[in-house]
Amino acid sequence: MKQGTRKQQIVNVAARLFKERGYSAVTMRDIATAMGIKASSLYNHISSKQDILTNIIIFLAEEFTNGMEAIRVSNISNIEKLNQIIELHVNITIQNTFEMASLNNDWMHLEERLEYYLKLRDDYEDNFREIIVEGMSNNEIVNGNPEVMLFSILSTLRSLYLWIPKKEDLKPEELSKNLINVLINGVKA
Amino acid sequence: MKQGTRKQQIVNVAARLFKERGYSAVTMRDIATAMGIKASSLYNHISSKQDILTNIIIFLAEEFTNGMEAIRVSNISNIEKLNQIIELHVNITIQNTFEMASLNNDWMHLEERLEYYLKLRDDYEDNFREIIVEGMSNNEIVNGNPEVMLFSILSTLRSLYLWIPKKEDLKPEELSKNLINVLINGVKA
DNA sequence: GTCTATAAGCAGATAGAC
DNA sequence: GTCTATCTGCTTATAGAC
Repeated sequence: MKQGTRKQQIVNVAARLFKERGYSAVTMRDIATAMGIKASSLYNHISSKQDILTNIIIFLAEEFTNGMEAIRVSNISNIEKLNQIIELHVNITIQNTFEMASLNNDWMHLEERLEYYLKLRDDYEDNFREIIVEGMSNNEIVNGNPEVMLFSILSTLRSLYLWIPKKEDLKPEELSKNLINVLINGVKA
Repeated sequence: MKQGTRKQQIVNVAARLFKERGYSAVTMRDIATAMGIKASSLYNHISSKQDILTNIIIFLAEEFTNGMEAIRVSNISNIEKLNQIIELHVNITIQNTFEMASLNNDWMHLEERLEYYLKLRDDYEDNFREIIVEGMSNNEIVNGNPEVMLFSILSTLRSLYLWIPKKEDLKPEELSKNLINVLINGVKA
């Protein structure tokens, strides 16, 4: 699905516009104009505007699900699992900066696939929470409120798409390392 | 402006709908129906849909600006300033959960007031960054990348509106305390 | 693969009655 | 303060020609 097909070109262009203005504010004419064609021509490659959104969001949600599953079953410490989750978000976000905006802000406009998306998201958060709770009982992670930790780390990772385009000088490995430092170790001297 | 006037009622109802579906996907008819009146009746109290959005966003942006200014000029350590910024976000978000969604996701739909909003936001981030940099040179804050610290803390604080409604059992003071723990001290044991 | 033409409905907003 | 009626333009999507 991640080919250079005409459909994928349309999805890529749409994702860029969706990031700038949101799904609802972008029209089929906007997408067509950005591609240099007429709106009606889009329908030779996609079946509806909804079809575009579904492609963007479900692809990404499954990427995260697959990445989390690999981390979950691996035989490493829970702190190391947190590090790998951070790397997972950095890598996916760098490869899909525009698409991440739709995943974060336009998922509620999904129709047929809304429930499926919500299930993937819930499962992802459950797996994430489990790592934190296990790390806490292992004394790898400091005692505290696991919900606040989960929310705090995940909020930062989900917002990366807003920030990565502005810091193109920072290499992925460097960014992951810095994020791990801040999110895992805090900022206090 | 925060009175129980008809205009304020409209803005409040609109903010709730904007949080659920975003500014562009909510119609004047939606807002009117939620108030039990007809769309044309709204125009006796507001001049346009844009007028509603501007009211929501500029009010909040100025709340944050005023809060930051009070913290900036106060004679306390930089770590203590960070703590107070966290409390500022918790308090404003609890009082304006719906409105925070528009501030985060619909600011790009501002028209006349877009530049003004962007200036307030930039100044806010500059003040925040300055506290981190000063804290670092004072050895209150660990040496590291100040941009990553700023982005990481701010992302969490800006996402609070998504999370606070689900955790109504958690008191504001308790939430601030937990957030300070995680954001300032990290999660590692 | 793209076009023109067009359908059918919905958007924000105004005029004027009550 | 709310209503009905209405305007103008834009929305997603389809049919059929090239």
